[in-house]
Amino acid sequence: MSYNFKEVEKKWQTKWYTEGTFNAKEDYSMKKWYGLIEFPYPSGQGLHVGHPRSYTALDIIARKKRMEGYNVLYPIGFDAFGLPAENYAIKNHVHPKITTEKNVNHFRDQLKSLGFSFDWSREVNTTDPNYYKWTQWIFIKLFEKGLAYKTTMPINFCTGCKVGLANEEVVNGVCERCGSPVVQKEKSQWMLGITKYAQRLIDDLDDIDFLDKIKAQQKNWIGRSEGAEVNFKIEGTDDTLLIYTTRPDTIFGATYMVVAPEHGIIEKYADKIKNLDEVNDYKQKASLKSAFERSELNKEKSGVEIKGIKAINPLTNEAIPIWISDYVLMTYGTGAIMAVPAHDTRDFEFATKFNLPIKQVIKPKDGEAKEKLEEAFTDVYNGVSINSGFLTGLDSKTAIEKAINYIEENKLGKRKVNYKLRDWVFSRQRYWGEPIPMVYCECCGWNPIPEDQLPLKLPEIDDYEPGENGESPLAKLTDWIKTTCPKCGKEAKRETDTMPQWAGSSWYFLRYMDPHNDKEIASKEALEYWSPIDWYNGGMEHTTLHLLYSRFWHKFLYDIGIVPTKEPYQKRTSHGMILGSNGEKMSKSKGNVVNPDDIVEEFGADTLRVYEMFMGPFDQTAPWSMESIRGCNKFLDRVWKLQDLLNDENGYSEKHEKMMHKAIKKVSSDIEEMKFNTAVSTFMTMTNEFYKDKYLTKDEYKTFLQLLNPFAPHITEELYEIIGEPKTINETTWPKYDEAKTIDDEIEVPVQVNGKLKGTVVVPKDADEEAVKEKVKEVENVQKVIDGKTIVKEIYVKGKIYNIVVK
RNA sequence: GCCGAUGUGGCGAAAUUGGUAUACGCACAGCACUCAAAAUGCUGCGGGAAACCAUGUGGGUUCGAGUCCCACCAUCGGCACCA
Repeated sequence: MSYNFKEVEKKWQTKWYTEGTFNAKEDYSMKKWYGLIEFPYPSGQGLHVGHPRSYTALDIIARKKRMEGYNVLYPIGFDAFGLPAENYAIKNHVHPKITTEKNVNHFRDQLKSLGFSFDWSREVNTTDPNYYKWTQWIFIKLFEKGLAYKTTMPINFCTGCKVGLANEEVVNGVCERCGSPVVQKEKSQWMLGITKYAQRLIDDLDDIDFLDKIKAQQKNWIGRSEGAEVNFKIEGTDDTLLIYTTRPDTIFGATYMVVAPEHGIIEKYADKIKNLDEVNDYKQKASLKSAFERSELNKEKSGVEIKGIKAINPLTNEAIPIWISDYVLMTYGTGAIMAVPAHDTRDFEFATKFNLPIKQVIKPKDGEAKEKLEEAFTDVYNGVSINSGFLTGLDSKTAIEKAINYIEENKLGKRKVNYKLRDWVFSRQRYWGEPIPMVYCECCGWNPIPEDQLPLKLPEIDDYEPGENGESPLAKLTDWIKTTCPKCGKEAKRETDTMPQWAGSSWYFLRYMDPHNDKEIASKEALEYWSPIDWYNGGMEHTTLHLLYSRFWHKFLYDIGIVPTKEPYQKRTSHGMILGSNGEKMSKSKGNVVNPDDIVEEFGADTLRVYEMFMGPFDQTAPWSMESIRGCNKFLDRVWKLQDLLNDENGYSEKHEKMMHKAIKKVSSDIEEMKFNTAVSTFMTMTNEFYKDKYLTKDEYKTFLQLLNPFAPHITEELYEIIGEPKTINETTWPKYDEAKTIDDEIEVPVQVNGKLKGTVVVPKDADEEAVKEKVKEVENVQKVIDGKTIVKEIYVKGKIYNIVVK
C-alpha cells in the first residue's frame, strides 16, 4: 500500500478542525504553555513559504508540550488593517472589507492545509469592530494618562502614500512600504509618549529571555546616552544657549557653537543678526532637503556663520562664534551643540572646511599631543585632559565626572540622559484603520468619546482617495464628522485620522486569552492564567517596530492594572528568511517566488514542514531548493514503508534499544533548542538503520512515530492508526528516555601520536588507563611511528582520546 | 563609522562546546530490478600514489584547535551627522 498524502492529510485535518482537537482547555488548574507566532497580514498574494517556517517551528514545540501534559494555547488571527487593501480599493472600487474577507478566507484554508495545531476557536481579526473596540479603548486610556497627545510638529510625510510615518517606518529616507521619498511636513498629529518608557524598555530586557541580538538592536534603537546640558551665555545679553554633550570634559576645547536650522535663536535675535538674509537662505534650503538628502553619508558639510551674536565659553570665558548647519538635528538633544573639533569627528570636518580653530584638550594616555591633528581624537578610554584648567591631568572618564559636578555646582547646567527614541507618530491620514475615538470642541478641546459608544465604527464610504493636503478620506464625510462634545454637549468635530498598522498588533496576544469577552479586553482570570507568553517567534524586521511598540503598550496596561506582568513575552526567538533558489530575496519581479500551495499539492504538507525544518539552522537565512525537498519527500516515503519491516520476533535488541533512547534524548533537546535540522537528520539516520537491519519492533515504530509526529503530524497519525493503536498520537505521552541506556558499553577511542590520528581501539566504557595503554601499543600504525623514539608523555582522557607524545 | 552575525566538500549543512572534521540530505557515478526509462534498493563519493594536506587569511596558546586568543580579509543584517 503506497502513501496517499492527499487523502491522509485531508482526513486528519478534517478530524482536527471539526473536533477542535488542539483547542486550549478552560481548565486553569493545569500547567500552561502559551506559544505565539506573528499573526499574518492577509495579503492578496496568499501565504508565503516564509510563514510556515515560523509556524511549523512553534507548532512542533506546541505539539510536544501537549504530549508533555501542558494546557497549550497556540492561537492564530489576522492583522488585517493596512494599506494594500486600501490601495486596491482606490484602484478597483472594492470595499477593503470585502477584499480583506476574501483574503482571510484564503489564508485560513492555506493554513489549515498545512496542519498547524492552532486553536481556531480563538481566531481574532483586527478589523472586527468587536476587536478594535478594545484598541480604541486602550487609546482612550493612553489619552487619559497623558500618553496620547496632539501636537503640530515636523513629521515624516510619505509623498507616495500621502501619509505621516513613524521614525521606525522611514528607511534610508524613503517609505518602508512604498519606497517613495519622505519629506518633512508640519502637521497636527496624535503622538504616543513611548519616550516616557524608554528607560524601562531598556532595563526590563534584563529579566526576559530574548536573543541577544534582539536585545542589542532594541537598545541600539532606544539609543541611551549620558552627558550634560550646559548653558553658554550669549554675549551682551542675559540669555543663554543650551547645548547637550556627552563629553563635558572637552568644554575647554569648544571653539564655536552650531545650531540646527530650525533653532529658535534665529527668530529671537533677528534684529541683531547682520547677515540675516544669508542665514534665512540657508534655513530655507535645509528645509527643502528630503530626509534622505539630509542623512546622506559622505556629503560635504555645509553651514553659515550667524554674524552679530557670539557665545561665551563658560570655562574659558572666550567669545566664540555661532554657526548654523544641518549636521545638527533639531530632534535630538537641544538642537544646539558646542563644537569641539579636536575631539569630535564631525566638528573636525566642519572646522577644517571653514577654517575654524582646532584646540586640543585631550592627549592619548601613552602619547603626546600632536603638532597638528590629522583627525579628531575621540577615544574616551584612552585619553588624558590637557590645557583644561582643573581637569588637566585627569583621564577622560574621571574628567567627565568632575566636569559634570563642576557644571552642577556652578549652576551652568545639569547631568542629563538622552535617548534617540522619539515619541510615536500615531495618526494616519487613511481610511482602512481604526478610527481614533476623539472629538474636538471649540471650548473643551480634545476629548474621547464615552466608552459606552465604543466601538466607534469605521463609516462606509465610496471614495478612498486621500484629500488634497494629505487629509484622511474620512475628512470628506461632513455628516459623520459632526457630533456633540462629550463634555459640554455643544457641536463638535470628530477626529478623521485613523490609527497606524501597528495599533491592532500591539495587544492582540492578550485578546487570544479570552477572545469573545464583550466586557473587557480579557477576563482577569484568563490574563492571570495565560500571562506571560512563554515563547514568541517572529522576524527580525519587527524588532524595532512591533516588538518595541507592543512592549510599550503592555507596560502601560500593567501600570493601569489591566495585565499582571511587566513584559508580554518571556522568550523571543527569530527565524531566518527563506530566499529564492538563486540566493536572493523572493519577489515577484525576480520570478523566484515559491507558492506553498504548489508544494502541498505535489508533495504534501508533511514534506513541506519537514523540509522547512531540515533546510538549515532555524535562525539563519536559507535558500530554497526544489531538489532537496524531494529528499524529504523520499524520507517520508521510507517512513511509510517501515510498516513492512515490522517484526517483533527478533524481540529485544540492545543496539535498537540504545538507538531509541539516544534518539528520544536528542530529539527532545533539539526541539527545545530549535535545532530542528539535526532532529530531522536523527530521524533519517534511524530510518536508515532500520532498513539496514531489515526489521524494527512495533514498540520502536510507535516511539519513532511519536517523536516524528510534531514535524509530520498527518503521516504519523495515519501510521499509528494502521498499526492498530487505539489512541491518536496527540493523546499519547511524550516518550521518556533512560540516561543509562544512552551510554554505549564499549567505546571506540581514537589514538593519536603527537596529536595526529593513527588508529582507534575499542575498550569497555569504564576501562582505566592501563587497560587502554596495553591495547594502544598493539595498534600497528602506532607501533610503526613510535618505534625508536622516546615517549615523552602519554595522555588519556577517559572515553575521549589517547595521545602519545614522542620525540 | 558603530552594533550584530556568518565564512567547513560541487551544493544545503553536522561536529557531544577543546578530543576520530565533513553526520544527514542534495547532486554525481556504478550496480541490481526493467525491453527501456522513471521510481525503488544497494555501493561509492574532500585532495593526494603515498607520507601527508585540507574548516576565509596570517600569527599564537595547547599533548591536541573548525571550536580559545591576537591581527586581517570577505559576505550578510541593523543603525547611522544622535553631539
